[in-house]
Amino acid sequence: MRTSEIPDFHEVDKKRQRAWYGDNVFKTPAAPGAKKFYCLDMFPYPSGDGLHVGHPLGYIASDILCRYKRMSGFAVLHPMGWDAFGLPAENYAISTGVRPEVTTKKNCDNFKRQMNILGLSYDWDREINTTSPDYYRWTQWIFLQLFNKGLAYEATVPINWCPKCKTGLANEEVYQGRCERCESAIERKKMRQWMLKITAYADHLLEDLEGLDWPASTMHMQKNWIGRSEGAEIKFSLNNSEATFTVFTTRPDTIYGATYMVLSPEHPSALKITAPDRLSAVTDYISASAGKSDLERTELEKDKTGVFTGAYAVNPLTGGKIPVWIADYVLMTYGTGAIMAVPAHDERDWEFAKKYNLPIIQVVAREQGAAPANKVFCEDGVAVNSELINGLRTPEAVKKITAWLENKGLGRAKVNFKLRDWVFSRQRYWGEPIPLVHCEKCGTVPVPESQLPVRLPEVEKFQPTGTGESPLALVEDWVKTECPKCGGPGRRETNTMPQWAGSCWYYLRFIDPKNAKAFIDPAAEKSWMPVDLYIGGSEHAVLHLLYARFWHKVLFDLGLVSTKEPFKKLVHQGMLLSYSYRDLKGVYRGYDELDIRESGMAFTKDGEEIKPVVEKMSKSKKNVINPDEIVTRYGADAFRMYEMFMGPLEDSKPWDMRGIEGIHRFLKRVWVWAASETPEGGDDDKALKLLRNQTIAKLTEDFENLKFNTAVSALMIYLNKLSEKETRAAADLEIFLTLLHPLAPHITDELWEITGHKGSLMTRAWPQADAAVLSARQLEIPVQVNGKVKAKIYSGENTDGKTLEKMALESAAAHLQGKTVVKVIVVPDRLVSIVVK
RNA sequence: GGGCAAGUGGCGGAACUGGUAGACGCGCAGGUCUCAAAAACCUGUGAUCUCACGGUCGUGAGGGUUCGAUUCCCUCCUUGCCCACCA
Repeated sequence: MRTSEIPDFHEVDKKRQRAWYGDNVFKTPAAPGAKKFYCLDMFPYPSGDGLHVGHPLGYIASDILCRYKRMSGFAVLHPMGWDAFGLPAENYAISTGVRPEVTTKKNCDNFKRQMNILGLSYDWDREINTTSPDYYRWTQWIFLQLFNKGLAYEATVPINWCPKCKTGLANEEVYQGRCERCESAIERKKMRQWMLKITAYADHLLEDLEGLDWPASTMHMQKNWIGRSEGAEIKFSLNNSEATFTVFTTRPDTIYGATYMVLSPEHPSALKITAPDRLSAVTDYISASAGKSDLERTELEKDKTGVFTGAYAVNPLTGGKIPVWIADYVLMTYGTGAIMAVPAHDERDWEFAKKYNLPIIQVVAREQGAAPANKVFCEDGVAVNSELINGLRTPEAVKKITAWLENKGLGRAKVNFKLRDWVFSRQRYWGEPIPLVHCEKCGTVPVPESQLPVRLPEVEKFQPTGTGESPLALVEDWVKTECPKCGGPGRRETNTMPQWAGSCWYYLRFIDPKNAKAFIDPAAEKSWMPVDLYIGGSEHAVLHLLYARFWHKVLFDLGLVSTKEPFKKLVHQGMLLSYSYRDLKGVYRGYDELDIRESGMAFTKDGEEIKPVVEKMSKSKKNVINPDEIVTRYGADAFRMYEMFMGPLEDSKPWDMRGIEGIHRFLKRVWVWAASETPEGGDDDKALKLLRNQTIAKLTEDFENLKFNTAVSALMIYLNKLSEKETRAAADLEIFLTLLHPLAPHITDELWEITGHKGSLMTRAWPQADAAVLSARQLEIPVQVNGKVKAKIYSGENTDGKTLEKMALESAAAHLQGKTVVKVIVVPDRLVSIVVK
């Protein structure tokens, strides 16, 4: 049957999807060989709300690229799975009693359905789920590798505690002093925790960023988070006791300007060094700051407080007495928890010194002999008032002082990092159990590999205990076990792993998802790694992307993976925004409660007029667009293409219903053009032949660079030209449908069949542009006179400059009358610029 | 406060390495078809002056380099994101 009558595109979708998924045409080739392409989407947490139109943006982009790569002869690995441990399912269980695995299953099925109606070409044979015991068995196994290497340790330290989620959090999960998830103010709580020694990899994590094809901003964020800084540790003694303490500074050259010292309130020596008559003041200050949350401490940022201890340190260079203070602007978690304060050359110290009337001594000048500064000067300069280093530029001064201190045994060069060890345990139910047993005799003993996985027990109560213990602690018959070492009584570790654990290595499991003997087969790992392209949101810039790199490097050092880095190229898709409406009372109104006009203005039932605001899509703003409805109405291809046509993949941009209408119109025109009975045309139209080859070249380039918006527009230009003609060349039909296929796979496959072809276009080779046709084109070269285009000349490619100049002068002759040509600039193949007087 | 990114028609956006600014789409206007409407198709569409030919202005603002600047440099403004006492 051949008809140009336009079908219901959603019905076409269903028909093509039955064929694809039925035959599993997306199955990953067994042995990838040299031309492999591992394209990974960040796997989602399957929430109960399902996908909104913003989620698939990255999935569509990667899908287009995978289809294009398959057509270009690559073996493609394009998998999908579920990062399904986490709080929402557990909180849902607390309020309803429905077990998390039940909700998780339901949500995964819904996500998968929503992905499949878009025609995403995942190899579902490789689907994984982090909550499946077959999967988390190996998450636990990798944890044990870290444990055995000494990279996992127990510590009782003050951690970030979220009072609402009732669990400890990693530093990376705290956003501006608040819980990243629920926005509660974070409290400090001293608890026994499992920690991972990510700091042991600080250097590698920093250095290896260099070789990656990642967005610069993401690399910056990781660099800042790791926060390497070079300086020195300097030991100070006190004038009234034997005690000493050490400070860290990046500017040892300013030591002559150190007019006071500060210890953090948590510093272990704080009370020890305090003079008896200052004890009560100091004690009060310490307990006051202990009661403050981090949020309170930072909110009072500008107003620094502190208390004098009555003790004096000795400046090792001058022998001078320096008062020692306690102040909470010095953090115990960085450096040594103590500083030498140099108010003349540090803004914070300057502020503090002004407030407490402490002396300010300038020891660095911008230039030799510059007038004394009356404000803080933090840049490099020349040392002054500093006997040993006077006249030296800052870098030399730093070196000399450090060497002098080292010589005397009073200090050493030191590199410090902002990165802290990873608080890895959570006091919650729905996570991987940490596979360890506590035994009175043997201490902490790893669960033997043969006994993995340590399964999550079924419980009645999911409610966090709030005591700092996980709900698992209440499951006495699960907790009670045998010590794997001595056989005596043991108790299981009841903390669980954080949400990030499963995603630290999932990209490896996709390569060998069903392996029951190992987390991955080494040969398979070698053949697919690294991930060639990783697409996902930028919100993971310092969470998942740092944690996964850390685990990967540990596995690399253990000889278990072959690459230093897991993700070669990284791209962040932008956020989809949409129009939201808020009435005079500030209440968000949904689209169904409003009368929305063409202009975008809306009216409530009471006649109140509301202007739209472009905002992030969210349920609370009632501006969520559901992809299911769009797909039912316009078909998956229009949806896919519109999302790509909206703008650059990385940009945030607003969803506009009128935009998708335009794409729908385009696809209908494609249908009419391809499906109509049109006389077969010859292939002698030179202009068309050129355009055809230009389009091939453009699409190839754009796909390689993930510039899908301009790829779509190139196809529109091609179709506009094709539609003008009374005839249709076979070459155009085939090439147009082939080029369009990655973007609109359903309609193109259907048209392929209707026009008498067999099989899916996906199995067809990607076309090659004919270089001879491209270079044989006539160029239109503008001729400028004093910067304005006055004429055009036409020539073939690579015409020599002299000829072009001559042609240009002739063509612009009318504009040169009575003037003197001062200069002629010829840019071959581009333009000729004539300067006249 | 610091760092990064970005500001182009009524709107989303395009523009190679400094070389015809506004591709493509939306919207809008006019037209064809229709009893009418929708759909579809055709034409036009940065501002401004001009009957017209054509000219002038124009990529957040102001300067600079250049034959030529959305693109490079300086100053400033605005927006977004990230970090936020890291010594």
